[in-house]
Amino acid sequence: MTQPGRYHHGDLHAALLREAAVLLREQGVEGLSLRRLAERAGVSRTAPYHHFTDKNALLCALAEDGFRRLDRLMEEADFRADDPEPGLRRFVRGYLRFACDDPEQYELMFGRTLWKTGRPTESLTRVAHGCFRRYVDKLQADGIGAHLPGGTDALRVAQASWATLHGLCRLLLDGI
Amino acid sequence: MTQPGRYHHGDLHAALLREAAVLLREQGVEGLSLRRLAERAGVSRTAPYHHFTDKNALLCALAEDGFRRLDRLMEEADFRADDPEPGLRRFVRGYLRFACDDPEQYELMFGRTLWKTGRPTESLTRVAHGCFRRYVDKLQADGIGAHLPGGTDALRVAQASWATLHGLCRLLLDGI
DNA sequence: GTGCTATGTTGACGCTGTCAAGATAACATC
DNA sequence: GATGTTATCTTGACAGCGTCAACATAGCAC
Repeated sequence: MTQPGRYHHGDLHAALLREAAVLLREQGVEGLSLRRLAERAGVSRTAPYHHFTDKNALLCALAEDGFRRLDRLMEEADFRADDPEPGLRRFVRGYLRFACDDPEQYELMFGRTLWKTGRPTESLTRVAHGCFRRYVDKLQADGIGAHLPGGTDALRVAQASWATLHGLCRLLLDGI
Repeated sequence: MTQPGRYHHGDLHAALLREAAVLLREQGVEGLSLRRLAERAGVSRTAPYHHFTDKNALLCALAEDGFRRLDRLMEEADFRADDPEPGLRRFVRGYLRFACDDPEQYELMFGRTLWKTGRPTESLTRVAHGCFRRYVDKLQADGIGAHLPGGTDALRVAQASWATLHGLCRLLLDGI
């Protein structure tokens, strides 16, 4: 891809994302600078701006990748109506593994940086919401409701359970 | 305090913390720079370094204040053995109010910035751990255990309940 | 008064994100 | 193949940041 003499990189977009993921994992958001990224890709400081409008945009893309992976994890989970517990167990374990495997990405996905301070890309919000929706649907379709007190809304169950899981992850990851 | 003609500020330490709290609330950690802080206090860029070794140290002090306030909130809570529910309700509501009142401070207190990327001050860790310990003690002393299945450890209850509360806050505050 | 210490100052360095203007390659069209 | 358009990459520049070093001033103890 990156032949040394070439003026055009070949696939800088992908290379940037790849390198960014590595840098994010190793050093966190703080250590992730566009300049360093460009340098690692063997390209000048401002080249990334032809592929991402902004640093914020790049971070959004990174988070988006994370949500896609999480979505795949969601897809694999199945909470069977007859006996949801093993499926749930697997899912929770998978979620925790996902979060602990790359804490910095998890932080990026759910942290304040993107959702409040920066502005999330439309694409990112779409993927993230889709991910949550899939979770809710999953719970509903697989008939979790049958195992809970009558009238319990699937949405509520999803919110509460995700919040718990999320809180656990945060406390764990942030080391408190 | 800050007379215009004076070479010495008078109480820069406190002034910095005060101004920092304002800036944090309004703009988040991203918008909080030592230089701007100094400027607002009517003092040169490097003056703050005589009161805080580091930007990290200042942030730690800020978070510490937060934990002290939270600790006071903890102190006021009482989960009476005979009927813990209203006390718990009040506490949860208080906690949520605390978090929502100043999301950026909450983020700082529990976020990754200080506990992982940066290094927490010894003083900060002491206060934070004290805060959590008080919560555990409170639960135990007020005999929450009596209302739960036998053999349930107060520590576990504290961990789980705090995680849930925390997760809820994060999802709420980060707007997901 | 003398000297020590706390506090505040200017200057400088390297890092950052980002814009503007110009250079080069790729590709489509004639 | 020549031409023009577009995508990509370049250098130069700017303001902002955290932080260090060196120096200036004030306050306080003796």
